[in-house]
Amino acid sequence: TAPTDLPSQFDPASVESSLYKEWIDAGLFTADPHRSRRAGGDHTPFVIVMPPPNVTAVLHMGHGLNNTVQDVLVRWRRMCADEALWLPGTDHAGIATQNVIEKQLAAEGKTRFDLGRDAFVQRTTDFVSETGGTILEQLRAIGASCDWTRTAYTLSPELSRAVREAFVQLHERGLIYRGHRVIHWCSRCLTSLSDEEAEHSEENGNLYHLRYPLTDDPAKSITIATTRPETMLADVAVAVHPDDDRYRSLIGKTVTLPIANVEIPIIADSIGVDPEFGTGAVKITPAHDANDFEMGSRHNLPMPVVLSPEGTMANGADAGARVPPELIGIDRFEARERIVQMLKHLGALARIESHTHAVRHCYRCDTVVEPRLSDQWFVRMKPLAEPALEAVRERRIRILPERWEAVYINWLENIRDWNISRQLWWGHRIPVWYCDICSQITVAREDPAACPTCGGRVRQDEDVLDTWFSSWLWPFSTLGWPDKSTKDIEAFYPTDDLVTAPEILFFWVARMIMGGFAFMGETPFHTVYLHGTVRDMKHVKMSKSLGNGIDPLDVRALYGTDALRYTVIAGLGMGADVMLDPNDLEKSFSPGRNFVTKLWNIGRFLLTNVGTDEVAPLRNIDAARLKRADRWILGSLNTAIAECDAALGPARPTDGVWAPTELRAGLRLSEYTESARRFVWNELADWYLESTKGRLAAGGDDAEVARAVLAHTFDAALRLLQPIVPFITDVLWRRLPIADDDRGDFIARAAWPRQDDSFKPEPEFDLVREAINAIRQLRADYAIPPGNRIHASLDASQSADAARDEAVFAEENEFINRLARCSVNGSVSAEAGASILLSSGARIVVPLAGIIDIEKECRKAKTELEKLDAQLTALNARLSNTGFTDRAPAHVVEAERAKQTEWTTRRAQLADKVRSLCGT
RNA sequence: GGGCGAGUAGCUCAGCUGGUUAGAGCGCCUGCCUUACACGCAGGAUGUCGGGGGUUCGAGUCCCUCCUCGCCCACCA
Repeated sequence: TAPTDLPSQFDPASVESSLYKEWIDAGLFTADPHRSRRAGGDHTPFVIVMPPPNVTAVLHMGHGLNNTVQDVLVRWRRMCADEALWLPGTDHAGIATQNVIEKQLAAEGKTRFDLGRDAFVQRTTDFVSETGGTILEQLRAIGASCDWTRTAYTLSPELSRAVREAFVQLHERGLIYRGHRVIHWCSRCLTSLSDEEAEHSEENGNLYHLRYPLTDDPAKSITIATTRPETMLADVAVAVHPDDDRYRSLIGKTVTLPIANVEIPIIADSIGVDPEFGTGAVKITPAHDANDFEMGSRHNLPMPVVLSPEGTMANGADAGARVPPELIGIDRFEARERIVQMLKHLGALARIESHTHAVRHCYRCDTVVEPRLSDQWFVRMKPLAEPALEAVRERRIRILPERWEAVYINWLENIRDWNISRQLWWGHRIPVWYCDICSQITVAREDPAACPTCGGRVRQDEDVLDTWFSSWLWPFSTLGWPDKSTKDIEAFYPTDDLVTAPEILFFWVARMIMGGFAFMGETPFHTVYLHGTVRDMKHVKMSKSLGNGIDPLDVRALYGTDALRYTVIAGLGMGADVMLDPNDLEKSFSPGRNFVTKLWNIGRFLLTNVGTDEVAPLRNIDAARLKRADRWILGSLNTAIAECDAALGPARPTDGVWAPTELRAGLRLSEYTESARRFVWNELADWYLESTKGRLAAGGDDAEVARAVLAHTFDAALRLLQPIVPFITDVLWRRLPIADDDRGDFIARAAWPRQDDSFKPEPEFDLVREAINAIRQLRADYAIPPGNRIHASLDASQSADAARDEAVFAEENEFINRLARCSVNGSVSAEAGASILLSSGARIVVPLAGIIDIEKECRKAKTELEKLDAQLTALNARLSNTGFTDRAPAHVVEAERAKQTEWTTRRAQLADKVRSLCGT
């Protein structure tokens, strides 16, 4: 056999970059719309749009996991002859990116206002164009098979056009409106936030009980409870429940608001007041509380503002002089303390009670958000939610794991309007213009030069759109929408799978579905796969700020990309989080590293032994020439293929609707990985490779057969593994000397293995494995040194098929001898020794007089017999129970009966063995 | 406050519609540098499947309950 030049160690660093470049140069990942069935081609399209990472992001394990999952799916479908498109891109990430630049400015002692809007946007643009490609480069480094010719960016001119089109369309359809209401305000980012961007967290705070004296009888007062006493300066009423006997007589009277010294009424409101909570009387602060805003609107109350955008006390709109001079400009939290002190001095503080309640924080900077009255643009969501709900209910979209479907439905059923305007500078400017003269509002696709009504000067709205307003168009804006006639739209929309983390189910996934229906009239994808989160050993989510992160590029440098990918995919149960130890990369990534090394060594052995002479494709080998081991490994391969297919599942629903039986099928990546691993390691390497050693050494015709089966089996195994470990499989696959014109040039687009029904499980080889295992166990039990060969004999007299067993063991003697260092031949010796019972009924007698401890063997046999007896008793009881035989499925009963027969025979033999060993 | 999920070997988890003697990886113990692989090979130990009750011929799997974690949602000031 010809030696190969494969180094003894796989060195990922030396091959990964050049392989990746080869793939790109060959255009392996570039999708061709003309080949899509939808556009007249003959390939089914398979499309995944990448959740665009923030343009300023650097790769972390979360990206690593998310993108590896997508890559595995895309590579799998590409091999299944789909026209596969994985569309990459980045998100301009409004607040997040603006914050990055603001931090830079802060370091220079400046704010964005020092620069001015244009200079700030320019600076951000420059920053993004310098550093923005980093994450995409890093994705290349971990082997992502994206179509980089289609790389998109949410703030590109093309996608900006889509954003503007979407805004204008929704406005034309009456689904966008300007609202004057209480929204969540981040006083650090100086912008409004959507409900989703204002995250809840439970906090320990106080419930302050304040006494407001009655105007006409200051000796009497009404006590209200509040968690935010500083807002009391903006109170316009005190509300009580109309049925509350404690306060009924006070309704209609007025109280004098302390500090502010304004007279406000006591009103009755049955919706907004819970008589059970606090004192049953509630202060009404319409400008600084959403609930109070509702009540204020119901009762036509004024809405004074006492907080500045920066979160300091100020006399805003309608506030007159409610905030006393000494408080103006004071931060809200300090003002809270001061006001409490002032109220205390005035005798208006009844008591303070500790109270845990939910406080909302900005999802970007964690500042406590303030409910604040302001003018914002909103999208009316109810009409958009309907088709998005229907699609899931009708199984045109599935969400995996299943439990998230309920969460999705619940959110959409209770959806509230979406605040889409942000008081930021980085983003898509709202396409609304105001006329200075006639106050006409213009919403337009193209910037108007003048007011279309009066020709007056127009000013564009200062605000930008929520980042997610561009994200929700991603599945089609990236394909060329609003130009509906593009080949890409025709060929690739709708897409197939959307792979992301559950955290952005509402932010992004649900809105994309709504957007798909709103603008394309069709669902954007049929499967949402929500994978778990990467956590450390304490189950804390990995993050750079917590310092418990793992840099995927570190892992790549240490163990290679394949090891990284294998580890995360193998550990990814459906919906389960992935636990990795940032303090012990060795331990965390050993599964991947070990597997890659094993695969490499399998390849080295196999390629060396197969040699470089061309091997005939398996289909050219006459089945009659195949040996027992050949048939066994080919049967095992079929099983492995079937398992991988079942684990990966149907790629898409038939006719656009998921059949109930397929609704939860597939996307079980850890099972897929395990099936492939088990095949190459525990079957191909542990057994088949060993079985060929003698045959290859012997040469001749049979060696040719072995070479062909080795090459074929390894070829298929590499293909099964390519989606997970694309680099090493490529290196090994291209060296297989298979003479087959259909094989293709790159494994990445070689055909996915198909089952060959002519190969079935091979029980004869299993019998041999059984014998080898038993002998190995015996050797270990008696600590027989490896160099010490033993000789055993076969007694097939009790076998179900004696002739077959004798033939099998005669033929496989050399193999057994090699693996178990024990020959099995000759007739039964009279010598005392250990007797191994095989499932066929035959036994192997190992005559090791003087070594075998008869008493020990006797005890072992007795224990075995007892165990078998117990099991057999239970089995017999089950089978004589009519409840079981009548009700259990036929195949179960049948299997139990077969087992009964087998066990009974075995029991009899075992009893014999015990008698001969123990002499009773 | 509402909803959901998890608790299976020392650790991380499989175990899909109830049906052979509950599995894998890592770790651990014993023996091996057997010319593909010590990142390996061979053998081994460890589980009253969170507690309790129930349904069933049969429960890790279904129901109830309790305990312990975790997640999502929420305008009780």
